Amino acid sequence: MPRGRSPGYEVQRDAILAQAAHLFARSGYPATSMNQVAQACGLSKATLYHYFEDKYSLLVSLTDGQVSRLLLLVSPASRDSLTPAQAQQQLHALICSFVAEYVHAQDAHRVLTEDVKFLQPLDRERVLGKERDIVAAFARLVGGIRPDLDQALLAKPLTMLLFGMINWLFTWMKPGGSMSHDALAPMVADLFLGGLGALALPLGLDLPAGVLAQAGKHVKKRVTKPNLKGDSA
Amino acid sequence: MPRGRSPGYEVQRDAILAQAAHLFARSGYPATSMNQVAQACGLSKATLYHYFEDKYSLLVSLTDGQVSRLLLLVSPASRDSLTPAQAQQQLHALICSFVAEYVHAQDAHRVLTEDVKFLQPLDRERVLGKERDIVAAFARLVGGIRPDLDQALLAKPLTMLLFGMINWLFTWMKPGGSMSHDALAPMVADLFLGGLGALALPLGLDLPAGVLAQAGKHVKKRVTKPNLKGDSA
DNA sequence: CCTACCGATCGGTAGG
DNA sequence: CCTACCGATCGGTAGG
Repeated sequence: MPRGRSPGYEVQRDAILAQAAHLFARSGYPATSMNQVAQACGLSKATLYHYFEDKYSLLVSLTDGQVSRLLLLVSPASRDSLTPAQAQQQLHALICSFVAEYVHAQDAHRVLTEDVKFLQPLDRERVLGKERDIVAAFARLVGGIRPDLDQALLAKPLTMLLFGMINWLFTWMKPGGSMSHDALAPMVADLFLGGLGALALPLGLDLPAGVLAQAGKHVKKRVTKPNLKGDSA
Repeated sequence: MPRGRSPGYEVQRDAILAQAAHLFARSGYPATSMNQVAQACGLSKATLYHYFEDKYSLLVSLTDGQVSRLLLLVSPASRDSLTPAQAQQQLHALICSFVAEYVHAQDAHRVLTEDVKFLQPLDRERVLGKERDIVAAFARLVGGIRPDLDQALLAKPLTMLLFGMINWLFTWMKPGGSMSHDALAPMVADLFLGGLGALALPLGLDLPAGVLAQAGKHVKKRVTKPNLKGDSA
């Protein structure tokens, strides 16, 4: 079909999307002008409009592309029922692959989380539907790790807390900061899985503050590799 | 000084700020027009400009007001050194008070997190400075709970993960959803404190997935009040 | 003199 | 692929 098109057509489109993602991520979709996008790409505005029909199609391509890429990451995880240990292993791996994807497409991810509200209803519902599928896959693993938790009532909110940690990462992480990206993924996974394992039921009651985490500290003496440096408690 | 002003002047200003927060939260600062703000307030645009010098002063008042309110919440927590149990109790209370404040000022909080990028450098630095003070107060408590953690290297990133959970709450919680606001705060606190207690050192190594959380599950048998319903592991 | 407010319109700039 | 523009709307302000 794209016979008459330049072989660099898709390359140029991707380059424009990358520049648009960077500008949208920095200033938001409404505050970014097509003049800025064209200038960042080294193109005239008229040339830019040769590759994309309008400004809105940039937003659709960026958000739908990013959420579709994330959805591909969770597809292999949609397996049959798992043992808690298997679910835990899969969730750990999934967290790491998501963090890695965010590092790879930081700008597009920011556009996905912050500018989805500027999509028209039909486009927004399609994107949000894919997001729901992603959350459902995570929640299934969370429920698989703790089958005693009420799936709808607790696994889903817990999963959203996990997404909060992950999605918030790049609002405060500077590339080249003291925290390396590689160190963060296991930190998120260990914090969440540790907290998930330590959760007692029922939640929502006024448990005395500290009972859970205080108990959690005893764990360290039982870890197979007691590599704790010290404890002044 | 404001002798000649109407007694309702401050009331009207607050009403305008609330409407502006709602519109900014929904559509972002750049995409919200002063006409919309005026219409939402039931005022003419000229009257709106009587209460606020320009659109930008709305943004400054909203962001600075919200971050200042949050800073007030942590001020009492800036105490001398604490035992881990005391720090844990304070952090639990602080998480609950933050979630409650977010519920109370959901719109303003969204403006603070999403539109701070539209502040001019000086205003932005002032707001971000207050945010840094808030994070530092939280990180101090996190370090107080786990004095074995390297403060700068681990307590601060862990604190940012906590803020991720909290700040992300209202991107997915609908008012009137199945999850009550009151049930969420202890859920966040228990998940974080439980995970914090279960964390082993050193992080960043490729620990076998599951070791930490699996160990955390043992804790349940040691909790003073073993209110766990069941465990199929 | 002050405030509180109105209908109408300014100069510039956005997406296209 | 550019300059030159458009219809519409922006933030902000005039006189009264």
